[in-house]
Amino acid sequence: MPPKDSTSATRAALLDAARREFAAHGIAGARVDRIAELAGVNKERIYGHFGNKEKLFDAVITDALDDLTAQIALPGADPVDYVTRLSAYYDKHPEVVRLLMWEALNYRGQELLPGQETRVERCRRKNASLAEGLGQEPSAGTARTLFVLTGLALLPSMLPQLARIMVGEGDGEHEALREHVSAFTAAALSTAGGRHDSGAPPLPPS
Amino acid sequence: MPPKDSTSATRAALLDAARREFAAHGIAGARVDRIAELAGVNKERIYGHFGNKEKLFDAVITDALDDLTAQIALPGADPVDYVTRLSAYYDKHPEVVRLLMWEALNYRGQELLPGQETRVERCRRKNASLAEGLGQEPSAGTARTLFVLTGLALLPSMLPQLARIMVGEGDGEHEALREHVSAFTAAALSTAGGRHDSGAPPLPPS
DNA sequence: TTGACAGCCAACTGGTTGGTTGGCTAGCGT
DNA sequence: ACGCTAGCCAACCAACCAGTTGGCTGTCAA
Repeated sequence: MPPKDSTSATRAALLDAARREFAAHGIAGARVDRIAELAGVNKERIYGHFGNKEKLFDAVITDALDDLTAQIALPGADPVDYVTRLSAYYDKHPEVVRLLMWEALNYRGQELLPGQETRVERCRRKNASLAEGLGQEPSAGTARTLFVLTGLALLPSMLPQLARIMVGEGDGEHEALREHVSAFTAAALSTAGGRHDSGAPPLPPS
Repeated sequence: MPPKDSTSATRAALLDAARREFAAHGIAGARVDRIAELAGVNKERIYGHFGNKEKLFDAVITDALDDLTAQIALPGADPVDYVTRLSAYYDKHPEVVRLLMWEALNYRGQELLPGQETRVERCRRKNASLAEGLGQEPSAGTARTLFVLTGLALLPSMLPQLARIMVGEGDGEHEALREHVSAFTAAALSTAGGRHDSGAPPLPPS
């Protein structure tokens, strides 16, 4: 057989090419032939290594999420900084955001897929970390806050066109928007000691 | 020719079927044959009425956004209520959210497409309304706030799986999440008179 | 009455696509 | 030295799919 690291190199090349292709065109739009060509290997290798198109996509997602988890520390004591860091990561890796969107659109209404336990566990850990940072016990309320924080960090990279339409596209505008998101988060968390589970807090002057 | 309203009925049936199909599978994943069958008309009618698959998608989006604009009043004096209303609309029309996501993934990096002026104008109006509600002049800052508000309203419907993973899926949980988003918004806007353009406001207790 | 045309459809087309097959090659154990 | 096998590839295949064609029908204007 070829040198052992050759096969893992093939696999890595395929994963990399697949990441680009899937990020650009989604699962249905991605072309297996293009992925193989971009990776510089034969199409059949995809089936040898991953089974089929969809499993390749799963491998790409898992890969991307592992990297993200390794790079971004838990919310910890400073949730606002967490949003800032997350947001910066997404800004630097727009393909990851696109992959997550394609995936979100793909699996709908399904129950928790096997293999999602890793994600659930990660979220549990983040929730625990966030709760500790807020000086509370982990609860549905802190989990909801975690969801909002995660979503806020995603927004600018998820909806770049909407951002362009709404706030224009001068240079530095994207950065300014991300800062605005962080400031918005800070403002929300600084009210009522970070608790806002129900009951509408005071409204702004009308 | 057949009765005049028959052709418009055909067109409407196609638009409706296309909305479902596109929402479910996206542009690349949608099947023209399926749309025609679901609408109960011949496939060729799609080309007669709309030109091609992509133009049909554009028509679907335009249709959906017109409806949304007609149903949701401007932010006006109560931005938090605006988020609540928007969020409720998206909750009631999940296909619209999915259509917007497919569209966001489809057109990337492009300049403002012709025909987008309508959207720009609508955003301008919303921004003016929001600024008035906040007692400010319309500015990049208010536009950024508008972006965040719009995004916050979208989040629960955009990322239902993430919500499930993070906060579970008990009944009423989705509603609770939307309320949390509204409360979060209220908390943010009640700080510093709704202004948070730059410079981080005080952080929550660590 | 008639002819022209818009709306509609069944059947067709040819390029594309995910996935397979059979054979070749190079490294490993013996 | 040598056969066995994992990794790889060129060529192939059948299903699929967006878009087209040619003909039929009912309506309206003249």
